[in-house]
Amino acid sequence: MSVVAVGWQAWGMRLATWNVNSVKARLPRLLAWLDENAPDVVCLQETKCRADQFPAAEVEELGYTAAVHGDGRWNGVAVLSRVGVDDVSMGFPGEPAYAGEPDDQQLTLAEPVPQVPEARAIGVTCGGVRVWSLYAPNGRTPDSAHYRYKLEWFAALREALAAELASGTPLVACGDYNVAPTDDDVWDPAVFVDSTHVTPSERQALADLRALGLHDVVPTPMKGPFPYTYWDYRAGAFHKNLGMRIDLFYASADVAGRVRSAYVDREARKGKGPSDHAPVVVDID
DNA sequence: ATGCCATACCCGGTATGA
Repeated sequence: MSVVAVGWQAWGMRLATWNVNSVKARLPRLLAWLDENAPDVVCLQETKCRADQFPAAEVEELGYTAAVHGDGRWNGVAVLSRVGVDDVSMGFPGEPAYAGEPDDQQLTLAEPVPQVPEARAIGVTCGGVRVWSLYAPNGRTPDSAHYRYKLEWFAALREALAAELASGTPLVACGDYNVAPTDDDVWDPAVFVDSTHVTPSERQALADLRALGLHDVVPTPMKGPFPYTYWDYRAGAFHKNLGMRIDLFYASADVAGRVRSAYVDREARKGKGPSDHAPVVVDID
């Protein structure tokens, strides 16, 4: 029996997105999570390794083919799939490269200026669904060159996804967007005054993506009223549920209309050696 | 309880994160 050939429309799919904060440091937990949750497709962010350092053989033993985009110690994205890996795109057309500017106080000589886009996006067709794993720039501070780069990156992403959606293919664009869509998506809006992740321009960038016909598949929180996906390692933030919803699952209308369930797997944030993000799991009929 | 920074790079200190 081949699930690969039949695809999602007949069998349904379990998809997930997870910022693992280093795939090498997280490998034991990642493998255990794959084994326990049996997703068909997993989007990973912050893999923090070159493609040749990615533990492809280890995930292969669990039945997954890895499509990997990595350039070193920062960033890095991947898609794991057991329902096919086709048409892999490393980055997207028009994706900007970050370059610090002379007036950027945070640019130092120790920080090389990359001439090529960072490893923040990979697109893969899995069982008939176009899947993007995304890691948006942080932005650092609203007055920095990095913030302007963040907004440029979102604008270019919008154009690239618009072109793909025009073909009519089922599409999901999920990952760490580094933007909290509403004030309900941060534990205390007062803490984020004059900070990135909540500014009107960042939220408008998300609205511009939704205007393409992408739907925000909001997961069910497994505890508490808010579906946070990230909690800082420091100060017992997870224990006190001081979190943010910044890992988003955007889906075209045909996919969003077939969502059976979506939830934050906060179990994966517990215990020894977790990522600071929890996976978002989405089941599609 | 879920528990109070972590990661890579390079080997003690820095850059980054949200």
